[in-house]
Amino acid sequence: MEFEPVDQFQQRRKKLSDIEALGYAAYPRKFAWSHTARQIGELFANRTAEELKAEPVNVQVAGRIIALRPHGKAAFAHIVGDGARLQIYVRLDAVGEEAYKLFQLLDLGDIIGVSGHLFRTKTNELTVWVEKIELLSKALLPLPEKWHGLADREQRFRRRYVDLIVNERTRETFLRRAQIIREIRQFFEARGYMEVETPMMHPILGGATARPFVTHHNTFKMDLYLRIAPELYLKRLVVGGLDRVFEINRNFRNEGVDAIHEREFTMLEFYQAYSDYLELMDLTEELFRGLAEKICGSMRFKFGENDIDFARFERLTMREAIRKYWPSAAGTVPSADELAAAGGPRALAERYNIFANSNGLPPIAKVKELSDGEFIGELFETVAEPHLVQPTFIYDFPTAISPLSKQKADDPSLTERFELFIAGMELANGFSELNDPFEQEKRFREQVEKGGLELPKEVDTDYIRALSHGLPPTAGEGVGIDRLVMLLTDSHTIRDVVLFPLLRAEGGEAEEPPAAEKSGDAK
RNA sequence: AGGGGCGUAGCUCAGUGGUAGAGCAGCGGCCUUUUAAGCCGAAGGUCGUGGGUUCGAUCCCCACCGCCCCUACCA
Repeated sequence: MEFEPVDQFQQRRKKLSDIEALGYAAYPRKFAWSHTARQIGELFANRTAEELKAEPVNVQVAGRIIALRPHGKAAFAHIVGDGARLQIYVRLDAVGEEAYKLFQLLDLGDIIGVSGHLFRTKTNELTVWVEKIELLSKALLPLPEKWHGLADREQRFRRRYVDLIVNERTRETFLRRAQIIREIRQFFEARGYMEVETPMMHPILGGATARPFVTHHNTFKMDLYLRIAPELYLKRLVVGGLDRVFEINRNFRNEGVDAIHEREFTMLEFYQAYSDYLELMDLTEELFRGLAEKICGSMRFKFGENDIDFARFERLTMREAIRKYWPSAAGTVPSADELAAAGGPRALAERYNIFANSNGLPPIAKVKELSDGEFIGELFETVAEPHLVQPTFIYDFPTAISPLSKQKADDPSLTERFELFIAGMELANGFSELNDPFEQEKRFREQVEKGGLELPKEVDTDYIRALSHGLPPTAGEGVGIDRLVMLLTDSHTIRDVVLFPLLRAEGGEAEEPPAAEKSGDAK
């Protein structure tokens, strides 16, 4: 098989056979290296030219050629290993005629191994004086342009391997992603949490409100959903006495795609027995501050135009947030009583819609028939959410949109639930878990009755059975890892923090699914 | 899904109703401390795909494919 550009592909293949004709293996099996390119740069950064002369340092190092400056009978090149550039200097009189012939058959992109000693050039750059050189793997395809790299977003996603070779920023982003996940594991393990893995294929939809992907098991002749949330399984584990559990894994939601939604996304979920949502907010602040310090080196960091500051996490009830961000042009700020009164939220939504219509803004809930609690949620999303740039916990969510959360002791229309917003994105969602099996069954039945593509079609009776064995008072939370990585790497689309984001098949065509309603406290 | 934008050499990009250009990469030559190496020379294109208008389309029009942005939906 050959790939574009075919002329260069063929030229390089010819060079590879010429190299074999010189007696070198085309694809040798290993290379005994003494240092990575990065290690050389770090270990000998302060070694002077004189010191290197007086006390020679021999190295064996491998890497990909990313720059080549031949000068006839000598040449400079840069190789990259472990993400670091290292200059090498190859001279005919140092490597001998055979090896120099090999060198002249090398191209940008080839992976080579060299051995020699370190020296400093006229410009004082730490450089390997090559004594031996070998080809480790031939690049049959050329790299993108050395100055601009690979800029086309589509190509960067489809051919992430090339993006990673030529765009340092890409490499850095995914290194940070790995570091973030590592830190999260340490954070929870240090606090006595156990990491678990629960099913990705679910016979019954649950734990969130979203349209699922459906798959099929042949032997059991059984349709299965790719999970939309691990929540119900994790709480079963707390019933089973695993008092502190966490899972970092993928969820799948069959919905649209935009800058902050990827169809297959990574979520941290954690649960702790004998705790409530207030403790979770404190714990979340601790987690996020620690991550910012470790990843960005500071509790303040840049996200686009904004300076995000983790020094303070604001806390507002959902009703307070609506009042705080109510647009002055939409009439007097609603009172706490208005927001709490039966029919109040609907009246406010109508009032807002008059304002929205006369200002060309999208109205709230044009066609949907909503409850007061749902109207509160809509009002919040419309009026307040876009303003939440600095970290803000919004808490005390309406029960109507929180089917898995425990009600407040003094007001059953509200639940002990919060979401954390930063840079206009929802980053986390946590609550005191509903552990009353009768109340839970009632809410499940209401969901099933309500119907809709995003809601469960049947009650998860085994989950109710699990609750009937006794779930301790428990607090649980989900954190969107992709969005967290976006935040801490100053990335503005989720596809920049997912190695292989979902793209349409080249030349393919998709069919159209129907639309759906929403509601729920999906973590 | 709706609205807007984009698609030209391997890469980054110019460009025009008379079938196309630069830089880098590649090819040939010169060059033993360069670093976006340099100098000389030659080459490289179904201008996303398919229709239409036109004497003639890469350019204008329509459809389709893909990507990006905005809006609507899950986090």
